[in-house]
Amino acid sequence: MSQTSDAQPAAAVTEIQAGAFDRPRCRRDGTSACEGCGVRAFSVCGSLATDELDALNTMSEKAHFAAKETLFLQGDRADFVFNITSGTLRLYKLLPDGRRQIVGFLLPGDFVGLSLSERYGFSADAIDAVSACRFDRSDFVAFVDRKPHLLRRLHEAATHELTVAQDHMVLLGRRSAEEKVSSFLLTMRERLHRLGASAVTIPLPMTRQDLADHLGLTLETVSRIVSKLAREKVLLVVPDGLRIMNPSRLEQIGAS
Amino acid sequence: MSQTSDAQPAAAVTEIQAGAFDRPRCRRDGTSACEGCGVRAFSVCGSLATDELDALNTMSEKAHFAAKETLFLQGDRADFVFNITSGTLRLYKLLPDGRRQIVGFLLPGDFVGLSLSERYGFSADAIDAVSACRFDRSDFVAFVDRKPHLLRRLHEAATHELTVAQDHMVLLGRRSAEEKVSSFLLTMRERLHRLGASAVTIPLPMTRQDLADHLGLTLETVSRIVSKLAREKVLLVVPDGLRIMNPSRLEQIGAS
DNA sequence: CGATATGTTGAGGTGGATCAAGTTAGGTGG
DNA sequence: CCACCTAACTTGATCCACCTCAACATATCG
Repeated sequence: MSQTSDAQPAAAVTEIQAGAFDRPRCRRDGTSACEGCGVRAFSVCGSLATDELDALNTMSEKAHFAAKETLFLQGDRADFVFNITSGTLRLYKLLPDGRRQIVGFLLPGDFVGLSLSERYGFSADAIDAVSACRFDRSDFVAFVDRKPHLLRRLHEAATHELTVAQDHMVLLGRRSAEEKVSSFLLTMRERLHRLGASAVTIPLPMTRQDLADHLGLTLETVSRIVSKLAREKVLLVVPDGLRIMNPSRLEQIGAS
Repeated sequence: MSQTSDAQPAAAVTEIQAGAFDRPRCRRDGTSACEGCGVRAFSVCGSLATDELDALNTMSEKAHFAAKETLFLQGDRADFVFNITSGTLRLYKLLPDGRRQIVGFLLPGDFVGLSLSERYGFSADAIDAVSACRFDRSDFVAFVDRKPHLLRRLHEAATHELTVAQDHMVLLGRRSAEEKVSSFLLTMRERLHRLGASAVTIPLPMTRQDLADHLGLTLETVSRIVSKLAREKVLLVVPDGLRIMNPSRLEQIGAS
């Protein structure tokens, strides 16, 4: 683990989604707990009963990470698992020469550490300010082993991630640059929609380089495609995001 | 489901690995059961005790598929899950215009249906003759729900597949054609090695088109890269396979 | 033995990469 | 509050890795 950063002051927490995910949850002080958690409905903990939630609450600690902070590196001992409550993460793998593939972006409600294994299989950075429920991995594993219901939920989350990964393989292996960018935006829209967001303006806290490393392109190509779609009035470039002006055209290009 | 083909005559079953995986196992006739199964050590069922194995054995039926036969298509109702006992499968997704991405090749010991979900998330074809233990999905799910130990094993298999998928994203998104082919061969060697095979000659029952659709290339590019590596004495092209003549050079090109 | 699937190789084209400016937007210290 | 600095982004010019198209070779199988 690179660091654990509970010491972050409650500095301006920029949210990918305004308002909905910015309050601390899953505290151990008991005043506010998992019951009131805004992301529970989208999370693996959503399967638990009240008494189980209390037990989980006791095990959890709120962690905060500043933008660009590294949560852990591939190969680190996996001391913790996390449930993201606000902000955006990039998960990535590096080749020895520095080439990077971002295997996914995490949003509120997403879980880090599905594999429950000894070491992290990828690296993770906060893109903007991130808050998360943090659990000691061995405590969490012990808890899971007593709750088949929770294991079942973790398994469902893992197989869902596997499907998402397979869809991304199609994108990386068989789609053009314009299709990649369009398809990515539609995927983000869908994810944000599930989180209750408007899904017309897609907030993009990540850089063009991040997008490129996720889509198997260069940052210049991403920039060019975005410019082209903006020129064609399919998108409107707004600060830290894109507004979808012509959804049906975007779906026509990016549909799978 | 496209078909279920128990009616396959015991025709010449070409094995990807000679001898080791060609006898029928997991029968319901009781004479020979999961206990003697050659792939059990590599499979999700490897976690079960003898009495549990017997229960599983009762639920299973041996299924055979001829080369090029389709087991199921993406979107089909997932009536069955399978444990492969011999042969090779391709799992793939199609885009509306026919472009194909092969998300994985399955070998003996691999499990199909990890997600336990209502519908298949990809299509599956037998490449050569395939034998498998077939389970009714709802029976299998009910069994899993009574055996947290087995669920845990399925979860481990799913998260392993997720890691494999993420590694493949790196390959598809960030590696050159020569690196893709080399890395693929090293991956196959490793998998065959774990199955107890010699791992010097890599049997390749799949076509160049299959390889291309797995690696995000065209069949011509795959052919050219293989020819180039053969010309450089890194590989030797043999019927339905490749012999690795210079492993360290291959690792130098394909290492991650 | 012809027919069809599969594989190899060559010639030429192109989508996206690379290289190179120049622009914009924050962030910081004076 | 402004001047500077740096990170992020955009756009243009050129290049090249891989694709496309085409011809031919080889293998398999009714």
